[in-house]
Amino acid sequence: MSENSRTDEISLDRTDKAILNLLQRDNKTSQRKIAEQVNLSAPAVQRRIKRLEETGVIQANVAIVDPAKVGQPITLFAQVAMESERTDLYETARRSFVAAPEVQQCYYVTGEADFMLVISVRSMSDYEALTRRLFFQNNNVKHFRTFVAMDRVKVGLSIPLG
Amino acid sequence: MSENSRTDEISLDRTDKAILNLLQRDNKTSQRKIAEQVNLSAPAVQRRIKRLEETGVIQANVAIVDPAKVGQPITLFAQVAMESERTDLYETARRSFVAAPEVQQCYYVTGEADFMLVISVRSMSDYEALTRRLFFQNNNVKHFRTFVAMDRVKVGLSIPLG
DNA sequence: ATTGAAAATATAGGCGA
DNA sequence: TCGCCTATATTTTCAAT
Repeated sequence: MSENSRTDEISLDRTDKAILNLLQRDNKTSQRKIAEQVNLSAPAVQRRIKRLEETGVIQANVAIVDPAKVGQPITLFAQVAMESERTDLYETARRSFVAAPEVQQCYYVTGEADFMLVISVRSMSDYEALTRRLFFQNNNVKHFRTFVAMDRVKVGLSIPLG
Repeated sequence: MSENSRTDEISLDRTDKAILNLLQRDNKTSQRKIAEQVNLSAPAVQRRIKRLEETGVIQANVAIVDPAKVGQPITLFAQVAMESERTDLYETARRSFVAAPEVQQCYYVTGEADFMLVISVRSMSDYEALTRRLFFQNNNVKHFRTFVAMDRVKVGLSIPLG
């Protein structure tokens, strides 16, 4: 396999980490300003960012949308337990979760649950409709438990690098 | 209060939604290319993006870092139940969760738990240390339950806009 | 591997329709 | 509101150290 297989750790020096911390806050920061903050020239910063993107350390550059501002004020968690861990049944469920646009995040977990989902919807009736599609319609779902988020206290995907 | 108070919904037409869907995938897409895709001029696209940022529809522009590539391969959930819902005790806990850099996401939820946390760490022993700081050291934490993510099936903060 | 300058892109703002 | 045009800023490339 190549030298940067999908899961291998990339070594980062102090400067790389400083750059990543800045970009995780605001990736529109100009290379010139980043250069000032990390005591480097702009092209040097540019090369480092390019490397971070090519090696997959930076997975994506995205705009974060406020769900409440676009009419999707309800965030909730669904904890899903499956009947059987058979691979084909697991795959079917997994694919249905990935395909649902309301599902922002889906993790396969150990413990009392098998999947943990983070979901964003316009209304509780939309959520009910979604549970019918994803859970009740799948025989392999043993049970699920819902937690409604009353406050999105802290939301992000930042990885602290020190 | 002003015309764009913090939680009010902003009306978006079809074009705004198309732009947001593009930017949620890749906010480095140039205004020129966006303009082609939505059949508008680049300056028109620019004005719309500016409005979306000023009204807070676009909350932030960030780089997404792959946790495994930077040596933090472990993602987990902590479901936390509190003893008392007293405001001051809630605030203390809430602040400690927000302050912890390992805590990527923190939601205050209804149901059997009070808080749901998404956490990213280097190792299980780092997680153990974190639980001591956040949970065992806080008398108001009744109990907590951990779910280790074996697979980050789908991870993002995108809001589907149709 | 860094610098500094030049070329190519991209963004921001003014103006008339 | 848009599209066009122009000015500014930023990113990218390249020669030289």
